[in-house]
Amino acid sequence: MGDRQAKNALFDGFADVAKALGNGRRVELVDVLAQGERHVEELADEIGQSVANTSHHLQVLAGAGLVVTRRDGNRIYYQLASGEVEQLWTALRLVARTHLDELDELAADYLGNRSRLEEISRDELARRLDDGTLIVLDVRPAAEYAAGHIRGARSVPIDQLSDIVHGLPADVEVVAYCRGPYCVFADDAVRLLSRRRRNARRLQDGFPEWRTAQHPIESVLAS
Amino acid sequence: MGDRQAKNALFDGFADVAKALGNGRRVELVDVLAQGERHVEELADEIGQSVANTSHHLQVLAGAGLVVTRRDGNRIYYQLASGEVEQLWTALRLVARTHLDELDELAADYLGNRSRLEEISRDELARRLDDGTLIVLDVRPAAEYAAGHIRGARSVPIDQLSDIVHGLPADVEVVAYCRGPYCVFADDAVRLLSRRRRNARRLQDGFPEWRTAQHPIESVLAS
DNA sequence: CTGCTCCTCAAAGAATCGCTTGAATAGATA
DNA sequence: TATCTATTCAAGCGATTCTTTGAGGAGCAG
Repeated sequence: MGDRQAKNALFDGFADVAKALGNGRRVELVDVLAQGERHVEELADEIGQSVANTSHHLQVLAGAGLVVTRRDGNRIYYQLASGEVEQLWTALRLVARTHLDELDELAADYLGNRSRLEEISRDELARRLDDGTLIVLDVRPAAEYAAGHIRGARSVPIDQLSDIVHGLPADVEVVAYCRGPYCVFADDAVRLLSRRRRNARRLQDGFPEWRTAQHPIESVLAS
Repeated sequence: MGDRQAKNALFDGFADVAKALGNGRRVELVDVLAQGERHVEELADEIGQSVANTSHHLQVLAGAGLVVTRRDGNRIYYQLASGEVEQLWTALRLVARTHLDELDELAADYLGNRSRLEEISRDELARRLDDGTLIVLDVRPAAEYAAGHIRGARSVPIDQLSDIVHGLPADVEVVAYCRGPYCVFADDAVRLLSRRRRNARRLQDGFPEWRTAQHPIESVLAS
């Protein structure tokens, strides 16, 4: 008991989990999977990698116990192993943001200037969800909406938004949400809506954080 | 905004933090530093590595923003950058334990059989701290006791315990604590005390968790 | 069965990481 | 100023890791 070799092996075990998150593409996979289960081809598309490489990254995540699989026909669906994995991703994000000097810069490069984007807090949205005074738009890909969304939200993937803007009542406030604090879909939606003279705000963070806060959700039932 | 290259760079930034924890020796360093600040030579000794190699690992941790330094005379003291880093380590530990199949095995190899070690919860210890019905022993190295310990605890580094057992009142319960759930010092202490017919228990987890739970602590004031 | 789709596996080159060694640096001391 | 100590830097190797390519299963449809 307590010898150096066994101690090394134990802490190498912890390090193996961290290593699984030690690649940007895998972190992206975790961020996407925090929205709900997806199959390999979709995931490959999301992270801009080949299917083979994406599969390989998913094997690494599975090897560290971060994701689990389910087969449906000849599709294999991946999802996060548990809420604890989501917490780990949240903790990682928080540390990176607080302590990694370059991160603000990288985030600004990717997200652009957010200073003119208004945000609505989870609590305020939760209070006004049934008011009828606002419309909630889920601007993530349809598969993520299907896997789970804010109660009463309407699915409008970001690339379809401009087609339906004219159909939105002009006098109602619009709230857009997406994957989380480092997702651009809701930003793009608010910018587009603002250009069209709509009163639009972005929900604080994204869907996973809303779910974690125990606010009401619903999902499209599997057939 | 939102292009693939910037997105890669951003998520690579998150991955950099995870990479810093992607080595068992660095995880050990974080575990030790969660107890309080230490200098390089002590740390090298703790993780069983050369001073140069330890320094290198500390640079990696510092580069990811996980640790910060302070100079005092010609010593440089390292400490965790914040409580958020501790939370990240806790989240990592939790995921590894829940989802990595081999981890239980590795932990058993290092910790030995804990089934006969009795534990006392933080809450119970907190309630009885001023009772006078128990003695609390901090069996970590003296430097960690100095950096902070449970209020009223007595410092007895594990390798000095056998020398002082006979001085402990025979009719009082003893509680030993150390660094956390994967630390053997308190286990060894309880085993040794039990062999000497003392009524001894191990505190649930360790000092960092006690501190996080906002229970009373104190530290040896620096001169 | 055969063909098809989706996904995984295996191999290989390029890049990165980890540990060791020996030299260099910064600050303290005198 | 020179000297001492604690720490970091730099170079080099062996071992991993990442990505691409092409081949190899598993399940479904006909």
